[in-house]
Amino acid sequence: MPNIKLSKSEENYLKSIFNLSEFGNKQVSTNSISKILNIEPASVTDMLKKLSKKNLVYHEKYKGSTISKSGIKIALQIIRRHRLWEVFLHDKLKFKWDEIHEIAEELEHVSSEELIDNLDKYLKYPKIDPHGDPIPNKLGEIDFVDKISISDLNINEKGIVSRIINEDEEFFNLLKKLNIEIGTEIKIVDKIEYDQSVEILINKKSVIISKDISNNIKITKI
Amino acid sequence: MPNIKLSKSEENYLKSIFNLSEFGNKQVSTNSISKILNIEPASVTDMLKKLSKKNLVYHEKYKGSTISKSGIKIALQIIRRHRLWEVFLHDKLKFKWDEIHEIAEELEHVSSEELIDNLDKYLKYPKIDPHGDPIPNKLGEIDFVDKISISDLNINEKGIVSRIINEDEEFFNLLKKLNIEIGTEIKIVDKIEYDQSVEILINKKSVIISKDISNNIKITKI
DNA sequence: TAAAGTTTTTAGGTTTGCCTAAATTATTCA
DNA sequence: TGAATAATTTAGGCAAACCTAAAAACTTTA
Ligand SMILES: [Mn+2]
Ligand SMILES: [Mn+2]
Ligand SMILES: [Mn+2]
Ligand SMILES: [Mn+2]
Repeated sequence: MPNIKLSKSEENYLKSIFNLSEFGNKQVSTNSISKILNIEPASVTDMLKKLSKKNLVYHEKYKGSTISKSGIKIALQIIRRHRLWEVFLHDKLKFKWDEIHEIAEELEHVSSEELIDNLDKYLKYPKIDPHGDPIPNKLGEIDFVDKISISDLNINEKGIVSRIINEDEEFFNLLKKLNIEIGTEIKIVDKIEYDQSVEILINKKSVIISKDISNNIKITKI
Repeated sequence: MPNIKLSKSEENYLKSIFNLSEFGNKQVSTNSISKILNIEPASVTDMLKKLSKKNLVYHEKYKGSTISKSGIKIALQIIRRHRLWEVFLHDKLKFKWDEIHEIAEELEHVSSEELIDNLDKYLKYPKIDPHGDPIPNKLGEIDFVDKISISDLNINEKGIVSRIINEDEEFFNLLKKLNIEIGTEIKIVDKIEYDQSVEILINKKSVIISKDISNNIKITKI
């Protein structure tokens, strides 16, 4: 199977399907892809057929889609490119950690293997990107450290923010407002049963964050 | 006039039209654009109409096209991006000078002004790219040093290769075969009246190069 | 200066990637 | 379990950026 050049669209679909599939293990619904990519479900169906014909996903009508082995391989390549560019933008070009995702979203589609390998070498083979996400190596192997979320800590326990899952702009804005970034120390003050929101202490200020928010912030326990 | 985002195609057309126009001074024929971009003349006409409607070129039916002030401004921006990326690829990622053009052709279309300005700063505001071409600054100003060509030297005069105009792969291959690169010292042995080809000495070996080849190699007299 | 040749445009298609509206299938829940 | 609701697909369209073939306009040349 010679490496057929994929379009930017196809690459974005594959990456999203992979991300939704939890490392290729889960079936992915048409609607979930639609929501993530902001593309109407009807169009997603079109593309699923196309990717299906290329054996990058398996698509069962009205059921859902699974990403294939070769689909995963390609998705990991794109993720590798994205995260390496993020490291470059952050470490070398001195962009803030919340400004890099959008630009990397474009750079990731420049597909020269040599380019990425030289970039990797130049950056000294980084293992994680500025959001704490692991970077796949040339072979697609990835350090799969499943960090715990804020909500996994108990009251009075402390942690260091080590990974931000959601990279949408609104989420970044929220984190900024909360004074949360990679490296920030937090302490659990209270866990609210009712809706599983959590009261946490950041720089001596206490705030309550929803379950959804806390799930998107991974930490290292200290 | 707010900066409207142009497509990759539109950007490539503008850059080519600008390059053919000799800094916006000459009218450009539909056929010449067609040849450079490898796109059929009929399609070129389509795009010329489109760019015309956006006031980036003036298109006179059956006559030719002229690039507008704002067209030039955009073209210079794209050229700036292209050449800065070439510097990055060559100086930082250690690509050979004949491997960078193609990759820069992709990178130049990632349009974030901040990205380019930060890259410029990171590279310490380089004035020329690895082929000896001047790099426009943020404002589109460009050091316009019109170097002399090999054919401008007289017999027995010497020069240092300082700029390669043609960046096609075949031309690079030819230069490699001739052992010519930026910095190579050459000496004129003879100038052939018949077809204006030139006999030159490179590393003690003498070769005859055609007028077309010598025109594409700019030098600094020594 | 008119015929021949060249350049450019027009007309009519195609592919990609998207959309809306309507039809179909699956799921929920009363 | 059957009716309402939700998810998904099909059908039909559209814009961008190409193409080929044919027509029209310019240029050369005899
Ligand atoms: Mn990112
Ligand atoms: Mn992307
Ligand atoms: Mn170049
Ligand atoms: Mn280009």
